[in-house]
Parts: sequence; structure tokens; C-alpha cells
Amino acid sequence: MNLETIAKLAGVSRSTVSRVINNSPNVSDEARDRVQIVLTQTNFQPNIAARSLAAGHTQVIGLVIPATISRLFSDPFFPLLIQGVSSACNSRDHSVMLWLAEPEYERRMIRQILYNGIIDGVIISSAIINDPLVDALQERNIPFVMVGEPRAAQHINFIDVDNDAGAQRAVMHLARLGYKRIATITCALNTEVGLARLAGYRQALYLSGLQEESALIYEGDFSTESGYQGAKRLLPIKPDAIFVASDPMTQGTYRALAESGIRIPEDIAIVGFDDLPFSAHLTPPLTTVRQPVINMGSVAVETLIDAIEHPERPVRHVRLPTELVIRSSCGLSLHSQIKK
Amino acid sequence: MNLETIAKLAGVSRSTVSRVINNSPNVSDEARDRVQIVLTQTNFQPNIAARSLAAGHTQVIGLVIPATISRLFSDPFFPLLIQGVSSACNSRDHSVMLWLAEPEYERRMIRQILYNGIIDGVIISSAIINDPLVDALQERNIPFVMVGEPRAAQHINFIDVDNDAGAQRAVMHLARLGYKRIATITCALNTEVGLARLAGYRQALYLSGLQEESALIYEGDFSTESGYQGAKRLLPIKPDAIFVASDPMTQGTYRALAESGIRIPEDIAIVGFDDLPFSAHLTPPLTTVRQPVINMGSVAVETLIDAIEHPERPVRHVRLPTELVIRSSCGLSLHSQIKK
DNA sequence: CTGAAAGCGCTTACAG
DNA sequence: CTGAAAGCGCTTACAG
Repeated sequence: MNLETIAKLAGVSRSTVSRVINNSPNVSDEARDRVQIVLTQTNFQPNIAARSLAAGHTQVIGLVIPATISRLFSDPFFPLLIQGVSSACNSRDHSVMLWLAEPEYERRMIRQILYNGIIDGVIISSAIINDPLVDALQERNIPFVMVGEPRAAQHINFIDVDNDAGAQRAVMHLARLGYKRIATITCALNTEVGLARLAGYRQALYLSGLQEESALIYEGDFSTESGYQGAKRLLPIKPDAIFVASDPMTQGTYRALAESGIRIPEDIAIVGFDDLPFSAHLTPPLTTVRQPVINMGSVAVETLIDAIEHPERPVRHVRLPTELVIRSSCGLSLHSQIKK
Repeated sequence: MNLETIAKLAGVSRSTVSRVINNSPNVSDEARDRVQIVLTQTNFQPNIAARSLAAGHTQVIGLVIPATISRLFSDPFFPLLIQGVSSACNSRDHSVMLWLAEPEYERRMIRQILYNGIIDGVIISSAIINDPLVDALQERNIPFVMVGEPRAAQHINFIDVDNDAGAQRAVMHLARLGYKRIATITCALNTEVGLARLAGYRQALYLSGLQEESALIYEGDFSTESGYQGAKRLLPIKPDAIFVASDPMTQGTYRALAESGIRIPEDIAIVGFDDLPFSAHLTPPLTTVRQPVINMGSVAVETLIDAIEHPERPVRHVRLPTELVIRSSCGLSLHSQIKK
């Protein structure tokens, strides 16, 4: 079943069939109708490989996620992102090819991604700083967009959230509620997110006239385990609130507090960042900064497709809004007052 | 950069280059060496689309996961599986194309999967019963393997774990420790896993001379929430142990018990099924049946590639072993005794 | 063992 | 608006 077959059935040439499939305007209504009918009757789907070869584009995009294996499993961020990308591709009639990679991927994988000749562009999520893939992509002029603002962003399409402002917002919330010794468990500080959220924390302390204290800052690494360790380390110096810079770590923090018999929010307040599906189901439900992850995936796809179809358009930096979701882990909030 | 270029550089024909790339035995050592050198020097990667068109295969496989969105996020099973598939593909020099779908996918997606002409075969995970994709695949004779035994499995390649035996093992463990009123929170019972694990539970009760009691069986749906609801529902009838048929539900169960002030394992024992990364980090660490998810993904890939390359070989049913991992949620176990 | 050539299923100037 | 034809980059009988 190929163009030839359809052409014969519709009584036109291969060229015409190709034109109606690709929505070319240069087809008479009559011809278009005849072809359309055969198309739907036969359930015809053009061969992507052939199209790729002839047209130079495939309607398939690559999604590469260079995250450590363990983070991939424990952080719902990734399934969420994949879902956003997948569904947007779907509705735009594209397909997605997936590469999961340890942060230091091998040259072989990069080569595969670059030269397989079957991909119109790529989305990179959570790249490391100075990702070699990024250089290669730029050099070969392959369209790509990053999820998460990269270090040198001027000529790179990216989608992100304002991590700095979001973090600041979360910590200001704490400060306004009257907390004085606000600690933080950061994300890995060799990532841009990690840095940005820490900067937001500092800003907020500054704006609130609170003293920064290095003992109150614990460097985590996104993992639940580091949230646990962080809490254990912080407790002896008695913070009255902790800003945990990524929700998965929050689970470890909750556990550490429970073990020490410290109650949330009575004895200590917790704010998170992400608002993943589980965050609302912690005990107590977590007050946290919401990041629209699925939406980030979709917007990344839209941006990529746009960059593929209009290479002349300028680079795009999309910054999606963040939102503080108040639940009951900070006490004193409207929500928890109602509960009492 | 294409075969032609390489051929020129190596002083041979296009055909010869193609042969060395594809490991054809019909090449002189001398020619092979010359080509090989140019190949590595130029970092050449053949165009998949062209290969596909010419050879009829692409070295790319499709992975389709028809799970509800919410399950996709909350159940680490999926990232784990994707990881297994991805890494096995990688080491076999294949790529993976991903389709996430709500269980009732549209005809359009099925068509895309079937006819895109770029996929050598597909892996389907967690298919629903009577999945239309499966029928279509069979009809068109496209190689595929399922992760999770399907209802009518005779002519279908699948990878699974012995869910029945695993569940039985878990419940026998409880029975041997002396628990008498053993309840269960099942997986969705419109899935094969759900049915199989329930069957294992029943078997174990029977073998232990325990009375089955319908009030002790609560139908969950894999979600944490259902684990919570299940526990709430079960508590009033005072079970002394619960077999929770999938670890994500276990988190809800733990929460419900904590809210009611019921201690694990002192007041009630819990066994799970899956052994996902978080299972070891619950408080107390969960005793559960380990399922080698990543490995299942890899074996699925191996099986698929084998089926693609050797269509004449018989259908394969792979059943990976399960293992009871004893931690401290059932009390009385070696592990918890040591801790005391 | 090796090369010239046909062909995979499309797209897209080009001529009409 | 439409069709004949060239061409995308490979693979693979076929002949030697």
C-alpha cells in the first residue's frame, strides 16, 4: 500500500496524492475530494522513512533526558515531562524518539542522536552544564529547545519557570508568617535550578531583614535521601522553618522529622518547590511552589516545531509562571486555620 | 556525508562500504580495514531513513504504554521499565520511539504506530484486556512482545513475573509468622496482574488453613489513594495483616495507619508487591515481593529483537523470578529481631 | 570478493 | 492544476 496504489484508486498521479496528503494548495477541489475518499477508505499512512528521505523532514522529534538513573525513578518530574511532550506531539501529528542517558553520555549516543537522519529536532531536559550534545547540536544547526534554562542561553531556545522568583515567593511566605530561622535544603548546586532557587531564598531573607547563616543551608541533590540527611543535619541548630527546594526531597525531610517526633507545622514549617502529584498527599499536605511540568513539555514541543518550520525566527525564551500553593505545612495559613 | 563520500575516501564502492557497515562476511580484510579507518575518522553514521527504505528494517522499536495518566506519574514502574528498554536498546544499537496513551487510544495513534514504516517491532506494556493494538499487530504480522501476560497468550511473546506465586509467597510469609486475619488490597481487578495476585493470596490462605472472608478483600486500582481508602475501609474489621498488591498503594496504606495511630508492625503487618525504589525507604521499610522491572524491560527488548531477526522461531514466554525481600513491616522477621 | 545498477516510497522542481 | 521524472541515501541481488 503506497502512494501509487492510492493514485490508481483515485485516478490521479502520485504527485497529486502527495499534494493532498501534505495540504498543498495546488490541488483542485475535485481531485482533493477523490483522493481524500480513497485515503480514508484505505486508512493510508505514508511511510515516514520515505518521506524523510525525500523531503528532509520526518515529523519526529527526539527527547533526551540526561538524568541519573536514580533521579529518573524517584522524581515524578520526568514522567510528567514525558507525558507533556508525548501528548503535544500526538496532537501535532508528530512522534517522539526517546533517549535516556546518564549525564555523561557516550559519544556514540550523541552520534546516534545527531546523524540518525530521522529526527527533525530535539528537546533536552535537565541538561548538565556544558552539555556536549548542546554544542554538537548548535554546530550542526539542528533545531533544539531545552527544558530548564542553560548557562549560556542567549542563542538557545528554552522553556523554564522563574525559579528565582518562585523560591523567593516561598520563603517570603514563611517570613510573613513570622518564621525567623529559615533553613533551606537546596537542589544540587551544580545545576542552574539549584543556583536559582538558592538565590531566591537569599533574596527573600534579605528583603525580610533576616540574617543569612551558612549553617542553615544544606546542599541536597534532589533525592529523597538528601532531604532526609538535610533535615537530620539541620535539626540540631533549630530552624523554625525549612524551604526544601524540590518536592521529592521533602519526603525525606518529613520522614526525618517524624522520626525525631517533631511535628509539622506545629514545631517546624516546611515549604517545597514543584508541586508534584504526591505533594498534596503528604501528611500534612505540603505548601509548595507549583511548576507546570506537563505544560512545560507541551510548550517545548510547540517551540521546537516552530523552530523547525521557521528557522528564520529569533530564538525563544519562554518563562512559565509559578504559583504558591498554600496547604497546611506552614501552619497559620488560611487553610490550616479552617481545619482547626 | 554519505556512503558515496566514504567510498571515495576509502577507494572502494558504495556497496563495499555498506557491507562493512553491516558486517557482511563478503569483504576482504584489506578493504574492511581501509573502510573501517575512514568510518571512524569521519564519525560516519548511516541515515536510518534511507536504510529503512532500502532494507526494510530500521533498528528502531516502538514502546507503547497505555496507562492512565495518573498512574504514569505515581508509579515508578513505568520509568523503571522505560529505563530498562532504553538501555537495552542502546547497547543493541537500536533506538526507541515512545507512545504514551490513555488505555483507550484513538485509531489515529494505532495507525501511526502500525504504518509509520519506521519501526521494526513494538513492546507493549500494561495493555488492557482486548487491546485493539494487539489485534492490529497480529493481523499485520508485526513483531511485538508484551510486558505483562495477556489474556490469550498462546501466540504472543510476553515477559512477566509469576504474579500468582509471588503473591502466594508474600501471604504465606504472613501466615507463617502467625497472622490470622490477613486482608488484601488488590490491584485493579480488570487487569491480569490484579487477578493473578488475588489468586495467589487465596491460594496461600487455603494452604494455611485460613478462612477466606470477602470483607477482608478490598479492590484497589494501583493508586496511592486507593491504598489509603482500602486501609480506612479495612481497619474497622480488624485485620492483623494486609497484603497490598502493589507498592504504590502501600504509601496510602501507611498514611491511613499513621492517621489512625496504628503502628506497623506492632499493631498490623504489611507486605507489598513490586519493591520499587521507595519501598526500602518507607517507615518502617517494607517487606515486599521484588519484581525485576528494569530487567523485564531489557529482556523484552532482547526477545523483540530476536523475534524481528528470526521470525521463524517459536513464540517466547519469559517468566522472570520473583523474590521476597524481608524488611521490617511484618515484625518478627529476622531483620526486625536483629534491630530490636 | 567487488562494483554497477535497480529499487525502496516518497517529495518537488519543472514543464505544460 | 497536474503529471512525468529526478533524486533523497541506502541495500542487495546479479554478474563477474
